[in-house]
Amino acid sequence: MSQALSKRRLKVWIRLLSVTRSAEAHLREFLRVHHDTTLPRFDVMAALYRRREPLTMSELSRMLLVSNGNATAVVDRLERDALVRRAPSRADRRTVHVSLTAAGLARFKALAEDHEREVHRLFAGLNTRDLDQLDEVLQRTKKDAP
Amino acid sequence: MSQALSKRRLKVWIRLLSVTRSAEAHLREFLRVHHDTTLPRFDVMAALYRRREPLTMSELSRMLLVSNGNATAVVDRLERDALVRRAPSRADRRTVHVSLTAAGLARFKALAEDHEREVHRLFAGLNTRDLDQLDEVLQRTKKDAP
DNA sequence: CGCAGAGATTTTAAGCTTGAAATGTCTCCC
DNA sequence: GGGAGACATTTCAAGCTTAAAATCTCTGCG
Repeated sequence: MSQALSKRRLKVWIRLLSVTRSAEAHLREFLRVHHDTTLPRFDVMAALYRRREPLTMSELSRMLLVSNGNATAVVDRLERDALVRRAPSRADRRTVHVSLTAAGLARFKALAEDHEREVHRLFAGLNTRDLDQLDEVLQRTKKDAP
Repeated sequence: MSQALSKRRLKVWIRLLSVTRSAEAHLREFLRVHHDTTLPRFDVMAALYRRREPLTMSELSRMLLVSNGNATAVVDRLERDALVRRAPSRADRRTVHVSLTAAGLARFKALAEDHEREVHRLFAGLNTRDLDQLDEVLQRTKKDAP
């Protein structure tokens, strides 16, 4: 009985993974073809955009669920392209404040709008009720996975 | 109205991504600590195990939703560790048959059992009804995303 | 004050991942 | 039979990702 439940959970996890990877692959391709950028770069810019305030590297990596070394690498490349800026903190010399440049902001706005439209299209099969259900179930997984 | 729906879909997509990434990170850590292996290696071995028949590189990359170059790299490393074997096809000299070695099979069995148990634990918050709902909704997304 | 331990960031080495180009093979049609 | 185009795989360069080690800074306690 619990053996069956365990198999069932495994199966649903595999499907969850598969759906997510397909959608990610689709969006990655979309960003590459239409905006010549990548998902990680988009994620960093989105995080910076949402706050409107500079973020530290630690905040960034915590928000994006990536390692701090990873955040460093992506921010390095965005900085090289002048889409993002690093500024030392006045209060704490250990930390650095990352923010979008004017160019980065402009670039992101167009990007975000298109991205949202594409997600809208990608999940066109889910109506409001489906979304509520999905959201509710997903939320529940979080409580037990610290 | 459709504007709100678009925002709602975006939000659920972000949550979907977040839940999946958390679970992936957890499982990656689990495999690393308890079995000194990685998720991509596990995925390849799992695909080979399920079929019990040798797979070609193309089949492998299609099943795992990764590029063919990627499959080559992971199989290279598994082969170097003697967990997997490449054999040229007799029928078609372009293709190669990949299969688990005896060592690979033994290794995988222990791995899979533990992995399933961990997934079981990870999604302990979801009962049968939740799983059915989730599965049903996820399945629906696939129909519209070719 | 001075220093121990905690925290923020970067560096490093290894592995993962991609898309595109290169190579070799097959199929099918003339 | 020969050649065009399709197909399977590998190679390549670049970027992503991680865990662990290194560096620098801060905080709090003795």
